Amino acid sequence: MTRDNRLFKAQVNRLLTLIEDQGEAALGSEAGLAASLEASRTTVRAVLSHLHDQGVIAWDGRDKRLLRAPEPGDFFDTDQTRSTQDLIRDRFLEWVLQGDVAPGTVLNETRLARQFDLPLAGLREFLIRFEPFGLIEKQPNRHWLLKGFTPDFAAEMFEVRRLFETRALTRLIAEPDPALTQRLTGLRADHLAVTAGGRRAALEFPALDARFHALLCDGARNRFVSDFSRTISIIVHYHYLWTKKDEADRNRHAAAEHLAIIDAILAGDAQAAQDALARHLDTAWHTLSTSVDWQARGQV
Amino acid sequence: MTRDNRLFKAQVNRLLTLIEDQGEAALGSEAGLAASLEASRTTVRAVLSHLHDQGVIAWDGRDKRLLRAPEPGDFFDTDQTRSTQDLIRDRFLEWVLQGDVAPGTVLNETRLARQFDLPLAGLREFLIRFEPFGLIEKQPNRHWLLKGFTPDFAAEMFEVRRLFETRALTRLIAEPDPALTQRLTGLRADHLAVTAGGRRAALEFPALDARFHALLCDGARNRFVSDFSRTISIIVHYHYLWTKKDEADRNRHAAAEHLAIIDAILAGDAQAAQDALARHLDTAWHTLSTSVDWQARGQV
DNA sequence: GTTCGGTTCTTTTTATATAAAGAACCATAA
DNA sequence: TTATGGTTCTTTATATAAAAAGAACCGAAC
Repeated sequence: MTRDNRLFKAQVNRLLTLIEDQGEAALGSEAGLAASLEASRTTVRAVLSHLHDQGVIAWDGRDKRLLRAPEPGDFFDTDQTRSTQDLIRDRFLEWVLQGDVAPGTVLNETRLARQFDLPLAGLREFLIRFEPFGLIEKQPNRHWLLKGFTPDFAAEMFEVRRLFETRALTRLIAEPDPALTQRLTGLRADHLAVTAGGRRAALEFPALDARFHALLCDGARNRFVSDFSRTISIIVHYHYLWTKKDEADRNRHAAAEHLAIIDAILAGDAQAAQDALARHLDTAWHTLSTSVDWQARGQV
Repeated sequence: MTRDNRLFKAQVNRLLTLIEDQGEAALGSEAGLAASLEASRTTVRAVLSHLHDQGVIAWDGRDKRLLRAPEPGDFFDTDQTRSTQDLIRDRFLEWVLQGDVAPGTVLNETRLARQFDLPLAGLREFLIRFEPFGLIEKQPNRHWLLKGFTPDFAAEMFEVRRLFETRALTRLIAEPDPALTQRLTGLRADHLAVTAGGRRAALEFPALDARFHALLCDGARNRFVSDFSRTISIIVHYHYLWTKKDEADRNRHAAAEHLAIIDAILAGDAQAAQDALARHLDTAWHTLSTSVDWQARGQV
């Protein structure tokens, strides 16, 4: 096979879920299904044909009927339905950020593709897209080089974060946006749940952290700021893999700092919000830099 | 042929130039040539072999002799020696930023590659690398979309520029770097030449402008800031293609503003430098935004 | 006359093959 | 013993082919 049908498999799963939820009502027109599944009619028809062959539905032109309820065996495995780019990003970042790979390592495209068992072309695409993040560098006609998550890199990344988030906060308060305020209210509730909850709740913090900073950056209403926030959230997300020490405590503390910022924003108090943000960024930087120092020592 | 030998051709030209400059002295050991030409020995040997076949040199093992002076016909055409990425960038940006292409246009990879007469794989690489600049967007499984240089895009880009350059200037003055100061002194002299010179000198300003802002951003000593400056300089550079109106006057004025900033930096006067920078960015934004408005009107 | 589905055509994604460029090995000359 | 060059092997860059996914056309059903 020259191209894998991940989208097809993903849509099979989505349609089966729709059927589980709504029964036969899920089987509308082909165009309608294409719209709700967010794929082309061609793919939808392939899905319908597949489910027909599997005996889940009867399909003859406009006539679509449900023959039996979907069974677990009808679904494709999650690994087969995620996009290649997603899979590559996950496997690559996990591989790099776990810290087994020393800075200066030469990356061989073919070998990496084999190692991750993912298409070479997709891997190249990922590497190219990932290069501006600064972790890797392409040597034309030669190879890719892993530059590593050095203390300098972390410091520079964080400096930009501080610049962007400070600016975003200013605008968020000066020119409030109803949609953002609503998102912020929802986020506030989720934060309260984490600070009030026990150890388990505190461990859900990383996702919340990413959402908080993304929202803050969106406040700048600037695509470059939002894009950067996505970059940094990837790095920070994988960074959480390293430092499990005092994790629950640290997360509860950070959640409290987030809440202080959120409350100040909702109250429209610019000064208090900026102060709270500055405090939070100091804490976050401290957490990150101590971990990076440890990381750098481990690698040298 | 499955891969073009641009590097080989480029090195043929480089070696011929070396021979023109230094005569037979240019023909050192293979390893030495590889070092000075910045390519592998394999490529150097291919070059030597080629020049041997062309009768320019005699080559037998360690024995290398110059037979005749290089002639214009020995050189390869410049278009054949530039890297594909360079060529693609130039042709694509020229095509897009000339303004013939309306925002919302669907970009077809194959057609573009044919249109530019450049490899498809290289074009894809360029598009992927160029996407974060915000001008184009990939619709997975579908196509690329040209989003266009809209007023919003320009405004957001400029906001980040202001943020970064202000920050860079602060650091440049607070923690002076001898290397940067030296570059700044050289730049000052070049600016003086432009402001003193006539129309012709003023037209050399774009390159100077790029150098000035790149130096300023380097002052932040932050790879993200420096990278962004490269992005913006590409956009601004091609932007100069549009607005020829009052060009010489405008350039002289901008050069004078640069000089005010440079002098304030060299004097270590942070406040004056920031004020001058703010003024210059206002001017630059005014120039850019009026041109973008014109551009947007022309496209709607 | 609008919606729907059968069909065909186009475009992206991926695998494979091949030439260019790089890297390393090793014998030989200085 | 070291620098140099002949040789071989590896890896990247590109072309080509084929399958998946998208887009469009058009007649039939409502």
